[in-house]
Amino acid sequence: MGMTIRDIAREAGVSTATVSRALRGLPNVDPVTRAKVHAVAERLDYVVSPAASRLASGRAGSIAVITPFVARWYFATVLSGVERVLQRSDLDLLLFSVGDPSETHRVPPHRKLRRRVDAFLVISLEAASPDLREVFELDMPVTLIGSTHDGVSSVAIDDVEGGRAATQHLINQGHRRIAIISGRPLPSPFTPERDRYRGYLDALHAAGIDVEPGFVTHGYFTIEGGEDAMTSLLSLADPPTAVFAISDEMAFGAMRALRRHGLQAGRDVSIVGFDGHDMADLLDLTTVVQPVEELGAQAAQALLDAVLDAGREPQQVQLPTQLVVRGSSGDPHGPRGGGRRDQIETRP
Amino acid sequence: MGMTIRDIAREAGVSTATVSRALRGLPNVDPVTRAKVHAVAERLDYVVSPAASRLASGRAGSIAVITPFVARWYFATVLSGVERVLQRSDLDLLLFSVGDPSETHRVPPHRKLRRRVDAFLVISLEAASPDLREVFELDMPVTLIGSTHDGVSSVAIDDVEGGRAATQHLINQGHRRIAIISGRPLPSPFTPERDRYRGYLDALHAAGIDVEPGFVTHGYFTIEGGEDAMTSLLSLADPPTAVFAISDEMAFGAMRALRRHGLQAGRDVSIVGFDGHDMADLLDLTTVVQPVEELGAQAAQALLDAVLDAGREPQQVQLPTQLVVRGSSGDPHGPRGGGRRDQIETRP
DNA sequence: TTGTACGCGTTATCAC
DNA sequence: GTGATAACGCGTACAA
Repeated sequence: MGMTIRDIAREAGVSTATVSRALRGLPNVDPVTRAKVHAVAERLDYVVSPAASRLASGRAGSIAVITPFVARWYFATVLSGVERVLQRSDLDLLLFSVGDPSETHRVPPHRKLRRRVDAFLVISLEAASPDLREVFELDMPVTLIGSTHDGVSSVAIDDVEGGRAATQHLINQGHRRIAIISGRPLPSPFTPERDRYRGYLDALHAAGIDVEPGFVTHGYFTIEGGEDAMTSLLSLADPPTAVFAISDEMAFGAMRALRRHGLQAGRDVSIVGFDGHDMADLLDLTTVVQPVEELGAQAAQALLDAVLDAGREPQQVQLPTQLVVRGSSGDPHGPRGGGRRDQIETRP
Repeated sequence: MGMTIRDIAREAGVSTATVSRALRGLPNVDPVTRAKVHAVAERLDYVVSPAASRLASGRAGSIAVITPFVARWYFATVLSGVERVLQRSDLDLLLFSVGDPSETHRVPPHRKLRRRVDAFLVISLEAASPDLREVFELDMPVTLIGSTHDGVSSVAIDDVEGGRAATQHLINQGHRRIAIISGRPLPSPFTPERDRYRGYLDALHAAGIDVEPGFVTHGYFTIEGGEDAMTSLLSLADPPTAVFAISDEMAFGAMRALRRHGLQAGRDVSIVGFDGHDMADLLDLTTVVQPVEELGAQAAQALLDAVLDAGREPQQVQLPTQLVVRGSSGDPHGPRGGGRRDQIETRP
């Protein structure tokens, strides 16, 4: 209680400077001295005051995680990976949601976080957004998760390849009328949706299939949005026989739309999702699995490195994805749930 | 950049003390002076150094959220509510996962968070756990979410009533052979699972139904656990006709077990879950919905009040739950998803 | 390897 | 209502 570094110094018979050095593991300390200091600190249950330490050192001692959502599966899972890594560091994890961009009265991240953090971890935000521009201008280490931007570190997947693999799988199943449920109306500056869409186009072109404009729909990454998109596809004069939803949640919505029309995914219309959501297995959804928690973990590690190693070059890491085939894309009479997994690994 | 309160003071022609008072909205400041200070601070884009402020004031300026999981639906949703409220305060949200208790090498929360936070928000942890005991001993404001403990503030639901409502619904449907999938083998010190189980017992007793020991199973709150529990129930000589799973995720697992046996929830076996998980609607699961995000929001607000108002009495808030009836508990041919909702509101 | 002493930027306590 | 100024507890040259 109310203990300071001086109490430890006195008790250990050394100076405060030595205590500081010993406790932080700096090199120039006699092992014996270090042990004694540690023993005293332990015995008195001493912990340094982060405020004083930060003030004196000039470091904030924490990193901010900026995310548009905290409760959605993808974001929560990324956050989980980040937390796991940061837990073992001595940096605090400050959670900062930028929430609904339409919300007024909100303080922009750069204003609220200035002088407060040492680095930023940004989950799935468009690097072009005004808020992020100002974060970049703080010129502190930044690592993007799930999206990329020139000159900025990032940990992401190969979205083009993922979109291509999903679409190619449907083509392999014999489909030629393949729709897509993307995020927002294109063109979007948001790399994942743009890239998955490009993968879709690439696969169709390679197979000599013309893209039908009415087959390009948008579900805004929500279950309801996916449901609406599927509903509108079903109302077409000549509906698609297969649908690639660029997120699992939209695929879930699409499956619900099918059920509402008395149809069944895999039998009447094939569905492929994207993410590897926990519930995909349960709903028997074929999907492009990405290592979501690992994205968060590696990004956190990269950021830790950048904080220690100021001036290191930005790294753009890409993690592999994997197509996991389930009942929603044909073969509805085969083994169910967790059954066959014709895994197609995409390149790292 | 590198700007201090002195720069603002000089530029505004006042003392640093006045700048400090003006910027923090303290009462004894002339409105004109305050306006001038604010204008200067705004113009120079000045933000106070939290480290210096915290050192001088003795306040940590942040609250810790302690949670066993960050990616699971319930926890992520609670966290979302917490974040929403804290965003508008000037306290930082420090995320701290206590993760797998079996994990070694982990620093206990009270050690890592001492002198670092002003208060604790604890999501669904047993107040009896050793880690929490030590947090209590720090004697700072603590608010429990989803569980209760004597003498500690909490925001939770009436779990007994929720369990009773779920079971009563199955009884009303004509079932008499009703099993339960609880969390861990009883007796558990964890209030929610203990109370939901008690509600189950209460409903059965009130209906004059004897509890069959073999019908009390455990799914450890996971999908797989729920699946295993259901599988073992199905292997009974005389299986139940209805099952109450005390979490939606275990109910999902139970539904999968049914499918694997060629059975269907709502037609062959009735299932009722607990939580109001996003996917419950999609999977047509009858469930006891609890206001999860609101739990987090109200707990955060209560904690903010406690931080400002030291010495206020602990409050135990209870939020209402609602039974939402869907296809998994009979009437499988009625309207699907979002269809009829025989809502039974339980007492706040 | 260790000690001394200054400074980090703000808040709070006094006077005025 | 406002201004000096002494803490707040630690990191870090610099000296020894």
